Amino acid sequence: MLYFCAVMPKQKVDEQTIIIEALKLFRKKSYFNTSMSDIADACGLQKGSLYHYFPSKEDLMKRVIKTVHEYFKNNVFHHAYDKNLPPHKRLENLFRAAEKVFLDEEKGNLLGNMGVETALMAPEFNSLVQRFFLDFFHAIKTIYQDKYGDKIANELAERSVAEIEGSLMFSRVFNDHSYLKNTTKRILKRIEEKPAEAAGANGASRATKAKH
Amino acid sequence: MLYFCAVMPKQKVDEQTIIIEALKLFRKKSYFNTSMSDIADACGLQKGSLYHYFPSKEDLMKRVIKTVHEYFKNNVFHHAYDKNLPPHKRLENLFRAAEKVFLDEEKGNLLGNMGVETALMAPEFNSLVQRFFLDFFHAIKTIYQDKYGDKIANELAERSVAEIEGSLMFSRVFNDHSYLKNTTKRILKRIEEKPAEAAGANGASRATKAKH
DNA sequence: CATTTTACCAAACGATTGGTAGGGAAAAAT
DNA sequence: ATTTTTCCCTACCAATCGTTTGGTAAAATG
Repeated sequence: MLYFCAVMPKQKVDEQTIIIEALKLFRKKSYFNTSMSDIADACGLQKGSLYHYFPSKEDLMKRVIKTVHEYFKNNVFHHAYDKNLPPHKRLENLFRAAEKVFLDEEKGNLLGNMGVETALMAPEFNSLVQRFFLDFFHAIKTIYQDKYGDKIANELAERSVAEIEGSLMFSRVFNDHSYLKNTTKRILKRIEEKPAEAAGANGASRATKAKH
Repeated sequence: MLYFCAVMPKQKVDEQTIIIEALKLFRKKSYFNTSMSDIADACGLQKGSLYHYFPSKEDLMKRVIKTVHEYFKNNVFHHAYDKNLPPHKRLENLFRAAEKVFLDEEKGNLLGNMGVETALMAPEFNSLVQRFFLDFFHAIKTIYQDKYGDKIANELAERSVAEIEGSLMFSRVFNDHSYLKNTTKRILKRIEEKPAEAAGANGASRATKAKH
Protein backbone atom coordinates (compact mmCIF):
# COMPACT_ATOMS: atom_id res chain seq x y z
CA MET A 1 0.00 0.00 0.00
CA LEU A 2 1.41 3.39 -1.00
CA TYR A 3 0.80 6.75 0.55
CA PHE A 4 1.55 9.79 -1.57
CA CYS A 5 0.95 12.35 1.08
CA ALA A 6 3.96 13.65 2.90
CA VAL A 7 3.11 12.16 6.25
CA MET A 8 2.16 8.57 6.82
CA PRO A 9 -0.80 8.22 9.12
CA LYS A 10 0.25 6.93 12.47
CA GLN A 11 -2.33 4.23 12.75
CA LYS A 12 -3.13 2.36 9.57
CA VAL A 13 -5.74 0.10 11.06
CA ASP A 14 -7.48 -0.44 14.37
CA GLU A 15 -8.32 -3.58 16.26
CA GLN A 16 -11.84 -3.78 14.88
CA THR A 17 -10.60 -3.65 11.30
CA ILE A 18 -8.26 -6.55 11.91
CA ILE A 19 -11.04 -8.56 13.51
CA ILE A 20 -13.33 -7.94 10.56
CA GLU A 21 -10.68 -8.85 8.01
CA ALA A 22 -9.82 -11.97 9.96
CA LEU A 23 -13.49 -12.86 10.17
CA LYS A 24 -13.86 -12.62 6.41
CA LEU A 25 -10.87 -14.87 5.84
CA PHE A 26 -11.78 -17.41 8.52
CA ARG A 27 -15.22 -17.69 7.01
CA LYS A 28 -13.91 -18.05 3.49
CA LYS A 29 -10.96 -20.35 4.11
CA SER A 30 -11.52 -21.75 7.59
CA TYR A 31 -9.38 -21.16 10.62
CA PHE A 32 -6.60 -23.62 9.94
CA ASN A 33 -6.28 -22.71 6.30
CA THR A 34 -5.93 -19.01 7.01
CA SER A 35 -2.47 -17.78 7.94
CA MET A 36 -1.49 -14.72 9.87
CA SER A 37 0.17 -13.48 6.68
CA ASP A 38 -3.15 -13.70 4.89
CA ILE A 39 -4.77 -11.59 7.58
CA ALA A 40 -1.92 -9.11 7.61
CA ASP A 41 -2.10 -8.75 3.83
CA ALA A 42 -5.81 -8.05 4.01
CA CYS A 43 -5.11 -5.31 6.54
CA GLY A 44 -2.21 -3.81 4.65
CA LEU A 45 0.15 -4.74 7.45
CA GLN A 46 3.10 -6.99 7.96
CA LYS A 47 2.46 -10.22 9.76
CA GLY A 48 4.52 -9.28 12.79
CA SER A 49 2.44 -6.16 13.31
CA LEU A 50 -0.62 -8.20 14.12
CA TYR A 51 1.09 -9.31 17.32
CA HIS A 52 0.97 -5.75 18.53
CA TYR A 53 -2.81 -6.15 18.82
CA PHE A 54 -3.27 -9.85 19.48
CA PRO A 55 -0.98 -12.17 21.43
CA SER A 56 -1.72 -15.18 19.23
CA LYS A 57 -3.74 -16.48 16.34
CA GLU A 58 -5.92 -18.42 18.74
CA ASP A 59 -6.64 -15.28 20.69
CA LEU A 60 -7.53 -13.41 17.53
CA MET A 61 -9.96 -16.16 16.61
CA LYS A 62 -11.60 -15.98 20.00
CA ARG A 63 -12.08 -12.26 19.57
CA VAL A 64 -13.56 -12.87 16.16
CA ILE A 65 -16.03 -15.39 17.53
CA LYS A 66 -17.02 -13.08 20.34
CA THR A 67 -17.49 -10.23 17.91
CA VAL A 68 -19.79 -12.30 15.72
CA HIS A 69 -21.69 -13.50 18.76
CA GLU A 70 -22.13 -9.96 19.96
CA TYR A 71 -23.25 -8.89 16.50
CA PHE A 72 -25.91 -11.59 16.48
CA LYS A 73 -27.07 -10.61 19.94
CA ASN A 74 -27.53 -6.98 18.96
CA ASN A 75 -28.78 -7.37 15.41
CA VAL A 76 -30.53 -10.72 15.20
CA PHE A 77 -31.43 -12.35 18.49
CA HIS A 78 -32.75 -9.15 20.05
CA HIS A 79 -35.80 -9.31 17.79
CA ALA A 80 -36.98 -12.27 19.86
CA TYR A 81 -37.31 -10.14 22.95
CA ASP A 82 -39.36 -7.30 21.49
CA LYS A 83 -42.43 -7.87 23.62
CA ASN A 84 -44.49 -5.29 21.74
CA LEU A 85 -44.79 -7.48 18.68
CA PRO A 86 -46.69 -10.73 18.21
CA PRO A 87 -44.61 -13.94 18.05
CA HIS A 88 -44.81 -14.44 14.31
CA LYS A 89 -43.73 -10.88 13.71
CA ARG A 90 -40.75 -11.26 16.02
CA LEU A 91 -39.76 -14.46 14.30
CA GLU A 92 -40.08 -12.79 10.93
CA ASN A 93 -37.87 -9.91 11.96
CA LEU A 94 -35.31 -12.27 13.43
CA PHE A 95 -35.19 -14.39 10.30
CA ARG A 96 -34.95 -11.39 8.05
CA ALA A 97 -31.97 -10.16 10.02
CA ALA A 98 -30.43 -13.64 10.15
CA GLU A 99 -30.74 -14.12 6.41
CA LYS A 100 -29.03 -10.83 5.79
CA VAL A 101 -26.06 -11.91 7.90
CA PHE A 102 -25.93 -15.56 6.87
CA LEU A 103 -26.10 -14.89 3.17
CA ASP A 104 -23.82 -11.90 3.30
CA GLU A 105 -20.46 -12.61 1.79
CA GLU A 106 -18.71 -10.37 4.27
CA LYS A 107 -20.05 -11.59 7.56
CA GLY A 108 -21.32 -15.01 6.68
CA ASN A 109 -21.93 -17.96 8.82
CA LEU A 110 -18.70 -18.23 10.74
CA LEU A 111 -20.19 -19.84 13.79
CA GLY A 112 -22.00 -22.53 11.83
CA ASN A 113 -18.77 -23.46 10.17
CA MET A 114 -16.84 -23.26 13.39
CA GLY A 115 -19.42 -25.44 15.04
CA VAL A 116 -18.65 -28.28 12.75
CA GLU A 117 -15.01 -27.63 12.18
CA THR A 118 -13.92 -27.10 15.72
CA ALA A 119 -16.36 -29.17 17.72
CA LEU A 120 -13.83 -31.80 18.57
CA MET A 121 -10.62 -30.73 16.92
CA ALA A 122 -10.21 -27.35 18.46
CA PRO A 123 -11.73 -27.60 21.94
CA GLU A 124 -10.37 -24.20 22.81
CA PHE A 125 -13.19 -22.71 20.72
CA ASN A 126 -15.88 -25.21 21.55
CA SER A 127 -17.31 -23.45 24.56
CA LEU A 128 -17.61 -20.20 22.63
CA VAL A 129 -19.46 -21.98 19.85
CA GLN A 130 -21.73 -23.66 22.38
CA ARG A 131 -22.58 -20.35 23.94
CA PHE A 132 -23.55 -18.92 20.59
CA PHE A 133 -25.97 -21.71 19.81
CA LEU A 134 -27.44 -21.66 23.30
CA ASP A 135 -28.25 -18.00 22.75
CA PHE A 136 -29.72 -18.86 19.37
CA PHE A 137 -31.88 -21.56 20.96
CA HIS A 138 -32.98 -19.28 23.74
CA ALA A 139 -34.06 -16.52 21.39
CA ILE A 140 -36.22 -18.78 19.26
CA LYS A 141 -37.57 -20.57 22.30
CA THR A 142 -38.65 -17.29 23.83
CA ILE A 143 -40.76 -16.57 20.79
CA TYR A 144 -42.41 -19.97 20.81
CA GLN A 145 -43.09 -19.74 24.53
CA ASP A 146 -45.62 -17.03 23.81
CA LYS A 147 -47.73 -19.53 21.90
CA TYR A 148 -46.80 -22.92 23.32
CA GLY A 149 -45.74 -24.46 26.58
CA ASP A 150 -42.19 -24.50 27.76
CA LYS A 151 -41.44 -28.03 26.64
CA ILE A 152 -42.88 -27.71 23.16
CA ALA A 153 -41.27 -24.32 22.75
CA ASN A 154 -37.93 -25.88 23.54
CA GLU A 155 -38.40 -28.65 21.04
CA LEU A 156 -39.56 -26.31 18.32
CA ALA A 157 -36.60 -24.05 18.95
CA GLU A 158 -34.02 -26.82 18.65
CA ARG A 159 -35.75 -28.10 15.58
CA SER A 160 -35.95 -24.71 13.93
CA VAL A 161 -32.33 -23.88 14.54
CA ALA A 162 -31.33 -27.30 13.24
CA GLU A 163 -33.34 -26.76 10.08
CA ILE A 164 -31.76 -23.38 9.59
CA GLU A 165 -28.22 -24.60 10.09
CA GLY A 166 -28.78 -27.60 7.84
CA SER A 167 -30.32 -25.65 5.01
CA LEU A 168 -27.66 -23.01 5.44
CA MET A 169 -25.09 -25.69 4.78
CA PHE A 170 -26.92 -26.67 1.62
CA SER A 171 -27.07 -23.06 0.51
CA ARG A 172 -23.32 -23.01 0.79
CA VAL A 173 -22.62 -26.39 -0.75
CA PHE A 174 -24.93 -25.84 -3.71
CA ASN A 175 -24.33 -22.10 -3.86
CA ASP A 176 -28.05 -21.49 -3.79
CA HIS A 177 -29.65 -19.10 -1.31
CA SER A 178 -33.09 -20.56 -1.78
CA TYR A 179 -32.44 -23.47 0.57
CA LEU A 180 -32.20 -21.15 3.55
CA LYS A 181 -34.90 -18.81 2.32
CA ASN A 182 -37.40 -21.61 1.84
CA THR A 183 -36.63 -22.91 5.29
CA THR A 184 -37.25 -19.62 7.07
CA LYS A 185 -40.42 -19.18 5.03
CA ARG A 186 -41.62 -22.62 6.08
CA ILE A 187 -40.86 -22.07 9.74
CA LEU A 188 -42.70 -18.76 9.65
CA LYS A 189 -45.72 -20.41 8.11
CA ARG A 190 -45.68 -22.96 10.89
CA ILE A 191 -46.01 -20.40 13.62
CA GLU A 192 -48.60 -18.36 11.75
CA GLU A 193 -50.90 -21.21 10.92
CA LYS A 194 -50.89 -23.52 13.88
CA PRO A 195 -52.42 -21.94 16.94
CA ALA A 196 -52.27 -24.77 19.45
CA GLU A 197 -51.03 -28.00 17.93
CA ALA A 198 -47.33 -28.28 17.51
CA ALA A 199 -44.64 -30.90 17.21
CA GLY A 200 -45.59 -34.25 18.64
CA ALA A 201 -44.06 -33.99 22.06
CA ASN A 202 -42.01 -37.15 22.04
CA GLY A 203 -41.33 -38.19 25.57
CA ALA A 204 -37.57 -38.30 25.41
CA SER A 205 -37.15 -34.55 25.13
CA ARG A 206 -34.60 -33.01 27.40
CA ALA A 207 -34.11 -29.38 28.15
CA THR A 208 -31.47 -27.46 26.29
CA LYS A 209 -28.91 -26.98 28.95
CA ALA A 210 -25.32 -25.93 28.78
CA LYS A 211 -22.93 -28.69 29.69
CA HIS A 212 -19.89 -26.57 29.66
CA MET B 1 4.95 -51.21 15.59
CA LEU B 2 6.97 -54.27 16.48
CA TYR B 3 6.95 -57.67 14.89
CA PHE B 4 8.35 -60.56 16.88
CA CYS B 5 8.26 -63.11 14.14
CA ALA B 6 11.50 -63.72 12.31
CA VAL B 7 10.45 -62.21 9.01
CA MET B 8 8.77 -58.87 8.62
CA PRO B 9 5.69 -59.13 6.46
CA LYS B 10 6.21 -57.60 3.10
CA GLN B 11 3.10 -55.48 3.12
CA LYS B 12 2.29 -53.73 6.37
CA VAL B 13 -0.91 -52.09 5.22
CA ASP B 14 -3.09 -51.96 2.17
CA GLU B 15 -4.80 -49.08 0.43
CA GLN B 16 -8.09 -49.61 2.23
CA THR B 17 -6.43 -49.45 5.63
CA ILE B 18 -4.83 -46.13 4.78
CA ILE B 19 -8.15 -44.76 3.56
CA ILE B 20 -9.88 -45.81 6.76
CA GLU B 21 -7.17 -44.35 8.99
CA ALA B 22 -7.23 -41.13 6.99
CA LEU B 23 -11.01 -41.01 7.26
CA LYS B 24 -10.85 -41.30 11.03
CA LEU B 25 -8.34 -38.49 11.25
CA PHE B 26 -10.06 -36.20 8.74
CA ARG B 27 -13.27 -36.61 10.66
CA LYS B 28 -11.66 -35.96 14.00
CA LYS B 29 -9.34 -33.13 13.07
CA SER B 30 -10.59 -31.88 9.67
CA TYR B 31 -8.74 -32.04 6.43
CA PHE B 32 -6.43 -29.09 6.80
CA ASN B 33 -5.51 -29.88 10.36
CA THR B 34 -4.51 -33.44 9.56
CA SER B 35 -1.00 -33.91 8.23
CA MET B 36 0.38 -36.72 6.14
CA SER B 37 2.58 -37.54 9.12
CA ASP B 38 -0.51 -38.04 11.26
CA ILE B 39 -1.96 -40.45 8.74
CA ALA B 40 1.34 -42.27 8.32
CA ASP B 41 1.69 -42.64 12.08
CA ALA B 42 -1.80 -44.11 12.33
CA CYS B 43 -0.82 -46.65 9.68
CA GLY B 44 2.58 -47.46 11.15
CA LEU B 45 4.29 -46.09 8.08
CA GLN B 46 6.63 -43.26 7.21
CA LYS B 47 4.84 -40.38 5.64
CA GLY B 48 6.82 -40.72 2.43
CA SER B 49 5.49 -44.23 2.02
CA LEU B 50 1.97 -42.91 1.63
CA TYR B 51 2.98 -41.55 -1.75
CA HIS B 52 3.47 -45.10 -2.92
CA TYR B 53 -0.32 -45.46 -2.73
CA PHE B 54 -1.64 -41.96 -3.32
CA PRO B 55 -0.14 -39.24 -5.51
CA SER B 56 -1.16 -36.45 -3.15
CA LYS B 57 -3.03 -35.56 0.01
CA GLU B 58 -5.82 -34.12 -2.08
CA ASP B 59 -6.14 -37.35 -4.00
CA LEU B 60 -6.23 -39.34 -0.79
CA MET B 61 -9.03 -37.14 0.48
CA LYS B 62 -11.02 -37.68 -2.68
CA ARG B 63 -10.66 -41.41 -2.26
CA VAL B 64 -11.82 -41.08 1.33
CA ILE B 65 -14.90 -39.12 0.30
CA LYS B 66 -15.76 -41.62 -2.41
CA THR B 67 -15.35 -44.48 0.03
CA VAL B 68 -17.72 -42.89 2.51
CA HIS B 69 -20.20 -42.10 -0.24
CA GLU B 70 -20.09 -45.70 -1.43
CA TYR B 71 -20.53 -46.91 2.12
CA PHE B 72 -23.64 -44.79 2.55
CA LYS B 73 -25.04 -46.01 -0.74
CA ASN B 74 -24.64 -49.65 0.23
CA ASN B 75 -25.48 -49.46 3.92
CA VAL B 76 -27.81 -46.51 4.41
CA PHE B 77 -29.44 -45.11 1.29
CA HIS B 78 -30.33 -48.51 -0.11
CA HIS B 79 -33.02 -48.91 2.54
CA ALA B 80 -35.02 -46.26 0.69
CA TYR B 81 -35.37 -48.46 -2.37
CA ASP B 82 -36.62 -51.60 -0.67
CA LYS B 83 -40.00 -51.66 -2.35
CA ASN B 84 -41.26 -54.56 -0.25
CA LEU B 85 -41.55 -52.42 2.86
CA PRO B 86 -43.96 -49.59 3.63
CA PRO B 87 -42.53 -46.04 3.57
CA HIS B 88 -42.32 -45.54 7.29
CA LYS B 89 -40.49 -48.84 7.68
CA ARG B 90 -37.98 -47.92 5.01
CA LEU B 91 -37.40 -44.56 6.62
CA GLU B 92 -36.93 -46.21 9.96
CA ASN B 93 -34.36 -48.64 8.61
CA LEU B 94 -32.53 -45.86 6.84
CA PHE B 95 -32.40 -43.71 9.96
CA ARG B 96 -31.29 -46.59 12.10
CA ALA B 97 -28.41 -47.25 9.73
CA ALA B 98 -27.60 -43.56 9.46
CA GLU B 99 -27.50 -43.11 13.22
CA LYS B 100 -25.13 -45.99 13.55
CA VAL B 101 -22.73 -44.41 11.08
CA PHE B 102 -23.15 -40.79 12.13
CA LEU B 103 -22.72 -41.42 15.82
CA ASP B 104 -19.94 -43.95 15.37
CA GLU B 105 -16.60 -42.59 16.43
CA GLU B 106 -14.81 -44.47 13.71
CA LYS B 107 -16.79 -43.56 10.64
CA GLY B 108 -18.57 -40.45 11.72
CA ASN B 109 -20.03 -37.67 9.70
CA LEU B 110 -17.19 -36.81 7.38
CA LEU B 111 -19.36 -35.54 4.58
CA GLY B 112 -21.38 -33.24 6.79
CA ASN B 113 -18.20 -31.68 8.03
CA MET B 114 -16.73 -31.53 4.58
CA GLY B 115 -19.88 -29.91 3.31
CA VAL B 116 -19.37 -26.95 5.53
CA GLU B 117 -15.64 -26.89 5.61
CA THR B 118 -14.93 -27.24 1.95
CA ALA B 119 -17.95 -25.67 0.32
CA LEU B 120 -16.09 -22.57 -0.72
CA MET B 121 -12.59 -22.98 0.55
CA ALA B 122 -11.71 -26.26 -1.09
CA PRO B 123 -13.67 -26.30 -4.35
CA GLU B 124 -11.78 -29.38 -5.46
CA PHE B 125 -13.97 -31.41 -3.13
CA ASN B 126 -17.20 -29.52 -3.60
CA SER B 127 -18.64 -31.59 -6.44
CA LEU B 128 -18.04 -34.80 -4.51
CA VAL B 129 -19.83 -33.38 -1.50
CA GLN B 130 -22.70 -32.20 -3.70
CA ARG B 131 -23.10 -35.65 -5.18
CA PHE B 132 -23.31 -37.19 -1.73
CA PHE B 133 -26.10 -34.90 -0.62
CA LEU B 134 -27.99 -35.29 -3.89
CA ASP B 135 -28.00 -39.03 -3.27
CA PHE B 136 -29.15 -38.41 0.28
CA PHE B 137 -31.99 -36.19 -0.96
CA HIS B 138 -32.98 -38.69 -3.59
CA ALA B 139 -33.19 -41.57 -1.15
CA ILE B 140 -35.44 -39.72 1.28
CA LYS B 141 -37.51 -38.24 -1.53
CA THR B 142 -38.14 -41.70 -2.94
CA ILE B 143 -39.64 -42.76 0.35
CA TYR B 144 -41.91 -39.74 0.60
CA GLN B 145 -43.04 -40.14 -2.99
CA ASP B 146 -44.88 -43.27 -1.97
CA LYS B 147 -47.13 -41.18 0.23
CA TYR B 148 -47.08 -37.71 -1.22
CA GLY B 149 -46.79 -36.03 -4.59
CA ASP B 150 -43.50 -35.33 -6.22
CA LYS B 151 -43.31 -31.71 -5.18
CA ILE B 152 -44.16 -32.25 -1.55
CA ALA B 153 -41.88 -35.28 -1.41
CA ASN B 154 -39.05 -33.12 -2.62
CA GLU B 155 -39.71 -30.46 -0.05
CA LEU B 156 -40.00 -32.94 2.77
CA ALA B 157 -36.77 -34.60 1.71
CA GLU B 158 -34.76 -31.40 1.70
CA ARG B 159 -36.27 -30.43 4.99
CA SER B 160 -35.59 -33.79 6.61
CA VAL B 161 -31.99 -33.91 5.50
CA ALA B 162 -31.50 -30.34 6.69
CA GLU B 163 -32.93 -31.23 10.09
CA ILE B 164 -30.67 -34.23 10.32
CA GLU B 165 -27.53 -32.37 9.35
CA GLY B 166 -28.34 -29.50 11.68
CA SER B 167 -29.08 -31.67 14.67
CA LEU B 168 -26.05 -33.77 13.86
CA MET B 169 -23.96 -30.64 14.20
CA PHE B 170 -25.49 -29.97 17.59
CA SER B 171 -24.80 -33.52 18.66
CA ARG B 172 -21.18 -32.87 17.89
CA VAL B 173 -20.94 -29.39 19.35
CA PHE B 174 -22.68 -30.34 22.58
CA ASN B 175 -21.36 -33.88 22.60
CA ASP B 176 -24.88 -35.20 23.03
CA HIS B 177 -26.30 -37.88 20.76
CA SER B 178 -29.87 -37.11 21.71
CA TYR B 179 -30.11 -34.16 19.34
CA LEU B 180 -29.84 -36.43 16.32
CA LYS B 181 -31.86 -39.22 17.87
CA ASN B 182 -34.76 -36.94 18.74
CA THR B 183 -34.74 -35.56 15.23
CA THR B 184 -34.96 -38.93 13.52
CA LYS B 185 -37.67 -39.94 15.96
CA ARG B 186 -39.64 -36.80 15.14
CA ILE B 187 -39.29 -37.25 11.40
CA LEU B 188 -40.43 -40.83 11.69
CA LYS B 189 -43.48 -39.78 13.65
CA ARG B 190 -44.30 -37.28 10.94
CA ILE B 191 -44.51 -39.90 8.22
CA GLU B 192 -46.39 -42.35 10.41
CA GLU B 193 -49.05 -39.96 11.59
CA LYS B 194 -49.88 -37.73 8.69
CA PRO B 195 -51.48 -39.61 5.85
CA ALA B 196 -52.24 -36.82 3.40
CA GLU B 197 -51.44 -33.41 4.78
CA ALA B 198 -47.81 -32.43 4.66
CA ALA B 199 -45.64 -29.37 4.64
CA GLY B 200 -47.37 -26.27 3.40
CA ALA B 201 -46.31 -26.32 -0.22
CA ASN B 202 -44.95 -22.84 -0.45
CA GLY B 203 -45.04 -21.71 -4.04
CA ALA B 204 -41.38 -20.88 -4.41
CA SER B 205 -40.22 -24.47 -4.21
CA ARG B 206 -37.75 -25.54 -6.85
CA ALA B 207 -36.68 -29.01 -7.70
CA THR B 208 -33.48 -30.36 -6.24
CA LYS B 209 -31.25 -30.36 -9.23
CA ALA B 210 -27.53 -30.69 -9.56
CA LYS B 211 -25.85 -27.57 -10.76
CA HIS B 212 -22.48 -29.08 -11.13
C1' DC C 1 19.16 -68.50 -12.01
C1' DA C 2 18.94 -63.30 -13.12
C1' DT C 3 15.88 -59.52 -13.41
C1' DT C 4 12.19 -56.59 -12.42
C1' DT C 5 8.66 -54.99 -9.47
C1' DT C 6 6.65 -54.10 -5.04
C1' DA C 7 6.56 -52.01 -0.53
C1' DC C 8 8.78 -49.62 2.26
C1' DC C 9 12.45 -46.41 4.97
C1' DA C 10 15.44 -42.58 6.06
C1' DA C 11 16.58 -38.23 4.77
C1' DA C 12 16.02 -34.16 2.77
C1' DC C 13 13.50 -30.73 -0.21
C1' DG C 14 11.70 -25.81 -0.58
C1' DA C 15 7.93 -23.48 1.14
C1' DT C 16 5.18 -21.86 4.82
C1' DT C 17 3.71 -21.84 9.48
C1' DG C 18 2.93 -19.17 14.11
C1' DG C 19 5.68 -16.35 16.62
C1' DT C 20 9.80 -13.17 18.27
C1' DA C 21 13.40 -9.47 18.45
C1' DG C 22 14.95 -5.07 17.69
C1' DG C 23 14.64 -0.81 15.76
C1' DG C 24 12.69 3.48 13.97
C1' DA C 25 9.56 7.13 13.30
C1' DA C 26 5.54 9.58 14.66
C1' DA C 27 2.54 11.04 18.33
C1' DA C 28 1.54 11.88 23.05
C1' DA C 29 2.86 12.95 27.50
C1' DT C 30 5.80 15.16 30.54
C1' DA D 1 12.32 20.27 24.85
C1' DT D 2 12.67 15.85 26.29
C1' DT D 3 10.97 11.53 27.29
C1' DT D 4 7.77 7.86 26.73
C1' DT D 5 4.49 5.40 24.39
C1' DT D 6 2.22 3.82 20.26
C1' DC D 7 2.44 1.67 15.95
C1' DC D 8 4.55 -0.73 12.45
C1' DC D 9 8.63 -2.40 9.91
C1' DT D 10 12.40 -5.77 8.57
C1' DA D 11 14.48 -9.81 9.63
C1' DC D 12 14.57 -13.82 11.63
C1' DC D 13 13.48 -18.25 14.37
C1' DA D 14 12.37 -23.21 14.94
C1' DA D 15 8.86 -26.17 13.55
C1' DT D 16 6.05 -28.23 10.35
C1' DC D 17 3.97 -28.69 5.93
C1' DG D 18 3.30 -31.70 1.50
C1' DT D 19 6.32 -33.81 -1.46
C1' DT D 20 10.54 -35.95 -3.63
C1' DT D 21 14.57 -38.56 -3.56
C1' DG D 22 17.80 -42.50 -3.38
C1' DG D 23 18.07 -46.63 -1.80
C1' DT D 24 16.92 -51.59 -0.01
C1' DA D 25 15.11 -55.99 1.14
C1' DA D 26 11.69 -59.13 -0.27
C1' DA D 27 8.65 -61.04 -3.55
C1' DA D 28 7.33 -61.94 -8.13
C1' DT D 29 8.58 -62.88 -12.79
C1' DG D 30 10.95 -65.10 -16.52
